[in-house]
Amino acid sequence: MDIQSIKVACSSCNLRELCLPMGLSNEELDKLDHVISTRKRVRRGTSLFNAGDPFTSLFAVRSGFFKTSVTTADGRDQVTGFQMTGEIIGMDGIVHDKHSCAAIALEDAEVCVLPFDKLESLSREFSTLQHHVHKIMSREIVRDHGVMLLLGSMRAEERLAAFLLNLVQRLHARGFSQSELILRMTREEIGSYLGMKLETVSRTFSRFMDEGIIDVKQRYVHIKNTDALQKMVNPQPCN
Amino acid sequence: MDIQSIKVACSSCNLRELCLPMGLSNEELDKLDHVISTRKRVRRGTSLFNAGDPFTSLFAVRSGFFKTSVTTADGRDQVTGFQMTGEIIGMDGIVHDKHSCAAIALEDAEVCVLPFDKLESLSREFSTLQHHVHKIMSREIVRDHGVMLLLGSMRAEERLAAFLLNLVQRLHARGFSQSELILRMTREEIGSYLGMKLETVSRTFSRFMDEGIIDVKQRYVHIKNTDALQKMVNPQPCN
DNA sequence: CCTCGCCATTGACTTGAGTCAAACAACATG
DNA sequence: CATGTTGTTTGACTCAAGTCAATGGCGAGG
Repeated sequence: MDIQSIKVACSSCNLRELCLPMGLSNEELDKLDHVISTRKRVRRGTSLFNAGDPFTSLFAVRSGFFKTSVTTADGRDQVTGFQMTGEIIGMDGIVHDKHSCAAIALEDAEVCVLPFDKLESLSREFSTLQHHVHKIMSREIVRDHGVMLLLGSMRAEERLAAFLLNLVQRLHARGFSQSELILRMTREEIGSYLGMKLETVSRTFSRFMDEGIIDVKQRYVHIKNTDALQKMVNPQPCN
Repeated sequence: MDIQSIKVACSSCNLRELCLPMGLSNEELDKLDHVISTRKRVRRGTSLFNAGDPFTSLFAVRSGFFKTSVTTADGRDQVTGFQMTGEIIGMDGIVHDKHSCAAIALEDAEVCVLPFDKLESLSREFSTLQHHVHKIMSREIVRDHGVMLLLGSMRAEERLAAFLLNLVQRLHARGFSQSELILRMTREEIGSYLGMKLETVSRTFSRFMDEGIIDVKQRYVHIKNTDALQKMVNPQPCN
């Protein structure tokens, strides 16, 4: 995990349609290039930041895959999200100038470092960027509400179905298959995210396989019947 | 529910230490007064906004008590939060220019209307306000992570203990008792928030009463042993 | 003051998911 | 290539919370 002084530029980044620069003008992009001065490599299994670390920057995932998790004093641990290419991590840190969760790379990863004070000052110049930052934070809030819905009112198989659909949809938006994926996280991490035990995750995968809805072999998943998953998440779609 | 054209001013509001103006200078407060032009009354049981409503403004609760909830297509419903005096509602609407949840008044309430475009332009002038808005959104994200932890890894009695402690702590910050409170929501709404059935909420209240930890009589709750509740939650410093 | 409707409580029973345990598969390391 | 470690699957059993059902209490409105 080391800071590289490579000059990096949003304007020439192939993720610009997915990431922070989405919808900005060329002029704004040029300015944004000055905000994002460094990238950082994060090796698999190591943390980008931990709970309690001072907050200085947001991070845009350039490659790799992260989990974020909160931990209680007695060691219980809840995965609050999985982040992939183009997604922004670290907004939990703004309120108290320190992070309240940890971000761990689930595979070797690279992030763009976005010093938050610079992002704020550029936001004061460009209302487009300002609004965009607000949208990113709002999206996180809406996403969290969705997870609360999942945790609060769905059963194990509905949660796992929703999880798979969400993952594959996000991967598809990044140019990957609509039906095949490699899980970057363990059964335990999936379970932590979905509020169930790893054995239940495993059993539910097996059940889906018995029902012919998916193929699973360890981390590899092939979704054979998207509709069946969809129906589980949304039993009676009333349109 | 009607819009009043009373001129309202943050600078003379007794909530300014709790609400949006927190920590702003007098000069900034004067400017903020121009953003907040109207108040709105919301009668008990009616909605401030519904899922799908166009987003134009954030709302600061001036008096009363709200719940926010998200609903699935098949009618399942998850309470995502309870908001009291000084708290800001509506940030879910920013990302798609429409609200993704509904905000319902649980008692007759009054909110200050904060047109978001005005808030954004004033934020571009005053970095203090800008940062403050970011903090409010970040706080919401951190709060949501706390709820995810609660829903994902706590048992019924721990959830209810955490809920009571959180409520009483917020009420205390508003000058109310540290040990007594009136619940503004039904058992079903508590259950929806905590991911449990209303019967389980009721039973858990009864159990706490049997154990001498609290007195409950309908909506009235007296916490007799805060430590016991605290121990149930198991030190969790997340807010 | 009565009464209707909503809310809350409690009991009996069921069940989905957790727990404990064993075996096995994948993978990194010496 | 052997070996320890970590992750996954599966089975047997338990239990916390859900479901169904009945009763009771409070408060709003005539």
